[in-house]
Amino acid sequence: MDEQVELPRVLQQLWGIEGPARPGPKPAFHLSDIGQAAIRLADTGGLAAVSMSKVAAELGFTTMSLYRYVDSKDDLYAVMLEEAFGEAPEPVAGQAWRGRITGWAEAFRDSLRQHPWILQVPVSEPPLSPNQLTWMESALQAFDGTPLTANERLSSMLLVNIYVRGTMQLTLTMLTQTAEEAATAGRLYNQRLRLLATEDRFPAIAAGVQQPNSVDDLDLDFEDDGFRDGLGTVLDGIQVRIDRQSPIDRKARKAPTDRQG
Amino acid sequence: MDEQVELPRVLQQLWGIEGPARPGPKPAFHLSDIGQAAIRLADTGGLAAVSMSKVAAELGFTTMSLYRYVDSKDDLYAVMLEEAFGEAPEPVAGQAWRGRITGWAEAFRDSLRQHPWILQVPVSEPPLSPNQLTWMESALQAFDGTPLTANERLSSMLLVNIYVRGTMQLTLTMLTQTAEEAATAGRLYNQRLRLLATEDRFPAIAAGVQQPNSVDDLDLDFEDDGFRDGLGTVLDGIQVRIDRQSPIDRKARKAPTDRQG
DNA sequence: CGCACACTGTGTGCGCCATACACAGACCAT
DNA sequence: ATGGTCTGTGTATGGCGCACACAGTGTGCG
Repeated sequence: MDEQVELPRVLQQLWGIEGPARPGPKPAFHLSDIGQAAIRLADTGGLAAVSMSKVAAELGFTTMSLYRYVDSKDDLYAVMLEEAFGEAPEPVAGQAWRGRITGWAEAFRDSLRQHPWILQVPVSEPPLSPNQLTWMESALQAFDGTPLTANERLSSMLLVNIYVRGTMQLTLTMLTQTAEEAATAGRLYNQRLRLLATEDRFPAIAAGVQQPNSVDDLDLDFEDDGFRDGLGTVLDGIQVRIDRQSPIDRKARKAPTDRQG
Repeated sequence: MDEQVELPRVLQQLWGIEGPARPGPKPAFHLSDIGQAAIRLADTGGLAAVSMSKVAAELGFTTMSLYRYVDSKDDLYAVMLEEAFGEAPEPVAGQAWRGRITGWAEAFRDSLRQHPWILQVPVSEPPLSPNQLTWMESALQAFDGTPLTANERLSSMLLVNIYVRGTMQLTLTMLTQTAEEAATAGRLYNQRLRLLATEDRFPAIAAGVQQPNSVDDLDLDFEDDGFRDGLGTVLDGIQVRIDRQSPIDRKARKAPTDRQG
């Protein structure tokens, strides 16, 4: 009853696993060519601008020829992600965990800023492609030297990952707009919110919108400072986890039983 | 240069804003009928099962008749969300902020569990519909009594919001599968990861996968305990924010200058 | 009372999409 | 040299969101 551990074709190719030499014509291009062409389209027109026919046209081939390289559009997405992220940046040595994971988060954010369509890619499966794993590895290494257990490192990484994705999702609309458009959109939202969130039914919202520009900030301020602040809060939470684990300056509340540090 | 503060048609209808009586036949049904029909489809077949024609068929009408009620498919999504979430649950009185926001987060999570397709709905605009605002209001009220500023409450709310969405996104696949399928999928992922993440190139990942079931947990453990743990970490971070604001048992590190407490 | 007209539901049609399938030619192992 | 397999291609199918023109309906106004 062994399971189907064999990788899907895309993953095999992304990992550079190649079968023995075979007869027939050589492929005209490489997976990464397809990925780059698709990314070119997505960067300018959003993920909606990526279709099999458009990508094929971008490469100067017919639609169906793409299916010789990629089994489905989901596979195309996988290739795009792999190409867009590239290899994870090496963490700066000599930093504490907080500096390391902050650097990772900012690199991640920068990738999303450069390729906002990433946030629109429907996520179907957990990451298994090479570059995705390098990013995962890099994030996990940030917690080297902390007393966190393996599981805690995983969930801490996920926390940071989720934070970056989530905040960038909020600013997604802005990323594809000019600063001007984004500003007026934010002001419009603020006005409408002030109109609808009456003080009797929505006191807390009303209190938040009362001071001008406050809800603008809700989206706009995530430009840079807001990002760092929010990330800091998440990391503060992780720090609490760490303090709880390490009996250095604080008595361990409950000794971890089964887990290995 | 006043801007277009007037609401789009869907929002007007969702808020129950109606113009004066008009000639012509009365509409055959209500927006919420459409929403419920669409939700019925999405709950069983995922968001992909929702198309204008399918929804119309579900109601016993033709495709194009839907456009008399809804200007676009995005509008349909808005109606679905509004209907699926319903009004936010009242926070339990007499709890501290932590208990209140935890209750809110769990209610939010439960909504996502019941309607996993929510996570697939492309988010285009910030929330302005009535029920969405009640959820926003409810979350903000959870921070009543804390020394957090209005902006800090907003960003804390977003943090929790993002956390819930993010973690549920990870378990999305599981939500639509049977427990058995999910388990084998998790085991398969674990196996593949162990195969690819070799110790030389991916030491941190390898360390995480070494102990059996650890990466299963990465997804599976979010069933209940993992959710609470992660949420606890996020709230710990917010607690640090609160402590920093309140000079009760801790000297204010840096007096907030411009902001009002 | 009647009538004009806005509104309802409908049918048809367009352009786009992902992708199944059959085919012609190219190329390599044998 | 040749057989088999691979490549790129052309055609076709079923679905999608939505624009538009049309016929009937019932209400507000004269």
